Amino acid sequence: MAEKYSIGEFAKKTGTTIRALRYYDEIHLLKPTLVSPSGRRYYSNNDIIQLQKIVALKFLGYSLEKISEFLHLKDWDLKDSLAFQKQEMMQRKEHIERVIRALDHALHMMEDQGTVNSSIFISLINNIQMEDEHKEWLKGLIPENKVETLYDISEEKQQELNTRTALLFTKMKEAVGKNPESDDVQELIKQYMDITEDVLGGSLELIQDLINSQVEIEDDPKLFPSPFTPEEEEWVGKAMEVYLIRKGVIADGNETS
Amino acid sequence: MAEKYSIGEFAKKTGTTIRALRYYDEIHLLKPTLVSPSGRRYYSNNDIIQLQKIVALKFLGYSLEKISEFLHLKDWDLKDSLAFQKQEMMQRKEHIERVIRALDHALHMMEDQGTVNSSIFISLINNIQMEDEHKEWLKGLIPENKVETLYDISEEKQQELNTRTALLFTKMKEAVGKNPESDDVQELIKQYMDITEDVLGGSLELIQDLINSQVEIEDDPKLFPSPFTPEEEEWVGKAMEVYLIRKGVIADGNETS
DNA sequence: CATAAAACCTAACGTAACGGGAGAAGCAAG
DNA sequence: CTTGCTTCTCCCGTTACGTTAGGTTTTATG
Repeated sequence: MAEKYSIGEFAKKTGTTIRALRYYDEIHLLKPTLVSPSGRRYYSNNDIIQLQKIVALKFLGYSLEKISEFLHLKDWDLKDSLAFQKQEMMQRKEHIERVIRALDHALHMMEDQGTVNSSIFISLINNIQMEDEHKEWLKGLIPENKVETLYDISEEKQQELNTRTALLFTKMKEAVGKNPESDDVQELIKQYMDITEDVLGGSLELIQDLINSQVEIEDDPKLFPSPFTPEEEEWVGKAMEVYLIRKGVIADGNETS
Repeated sequence: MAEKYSIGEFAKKTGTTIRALRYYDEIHLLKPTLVSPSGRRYYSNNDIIQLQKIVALKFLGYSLEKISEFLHLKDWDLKDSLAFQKQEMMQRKEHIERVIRALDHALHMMEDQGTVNSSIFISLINNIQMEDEHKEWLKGLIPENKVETLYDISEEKQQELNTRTALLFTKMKEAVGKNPESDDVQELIKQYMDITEDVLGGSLELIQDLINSQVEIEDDPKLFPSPFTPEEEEWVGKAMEVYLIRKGVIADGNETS
């Protein structure tokens, strides 16, 4: 009943380590019942109970400091604290889920294409990481409900879009330097527009709205890291211009008035 | 194009902190393009790209050391690493989900009963924390498929069982010291047996098997922290004995042969 | 051009919860 | 008495920075 355990026995019995027990002693979280004149620690059955409390609260995600408070105040008014702790854990869970989603997208892309340009990879990850911020940003440009419908598409669809976009960007990067007016370059641009239309659900007004406000996007690398280098971007810009002029969406700056 | 940013500008542009940038410099993760004679750091657009890679990989859960390797080896054979990372993250997610489940049970109990004895609380948490270990342990006693059916019950049912058990244990703790043969004590024991039967699905053989092997349980506090103190446990043992004798399940040690 | 204000620098300690090692001392058995 | 096991007390290392402290440089302004 009044058993005494050396620190080694106690550690084995409770599944902790000697070092942890000494640490708990040091921070006054769990002191051994008895310390011999030579400094050896001896624990009792009572200490087992205390340690179990510590282990349980640690499992729930509390810091040793918080646990110290709980055990010392002896008040056990966990209720509020538990609810708070749950909120915390839910947030962590959401974060991890987002990370997993990003990893899934990346893996899907890799499987589909073997290897991937790092800049494209980065901007894909960023899209997921910054999803909420992007939404907020978009809400400053177009009505809120439209933003929600934009983002309300299935995971598979998103993966497919991302993979298609990545593949296309890869091709575009390879084509940099070619004549922007050539047929194959214009075909790439067309594919890009197709994807964009697909995303926006074919509503051309949105495209127009976005194009008009696009001036601001470029130089906010923390919100929108570009998958293209400045040179690439310039080239893409030219090709895009040609495309839009041919489509008659914008005016030809070279035409004689 | 060949813009130079002071560390402050750069931090703002990229959404990091000055301290972090200095740290990245220190660990050779991201060195500024230019350092003035007086020691001031100046970053270029190229550094923005590098930093974005770092941020993206950090989001995916990699340590700065790993990131350093990736960026230095320039190999970008992420594929395997991504899959591994996903496994890691899935594990973390599972862990967190278990914690949340434990928190839910605890909260449910608190709501139902206002306050709860700490020992009971601990053993509830432990039940969830050690679920897998308990399963393994049980599989050493009864057939594996029976173990699985035992644990294959809905979350609500489990919460209800836990809450009922907790309430019952509380009452039992209050009754400690009373005559084990009295009607109200025996009623408590009966309720306990009802719950046990409920859990085991009424299969009495299992109960018998478990009772026979129960000798081992008691002194493994790391696997089964008891919600009762030794004295309480002894009292419960007596009451249980009376109950089982009256039921005729075990023999009366006092009866004259 | 002088000075004040803003930005920047290095150096160093603090964080959470121990892990691990060095070197010394206690303790039971042969 | 010696051997071998256990335990003891320092003390450094871990991660990714945050946070002073105290000094220098750059920029803005009068």
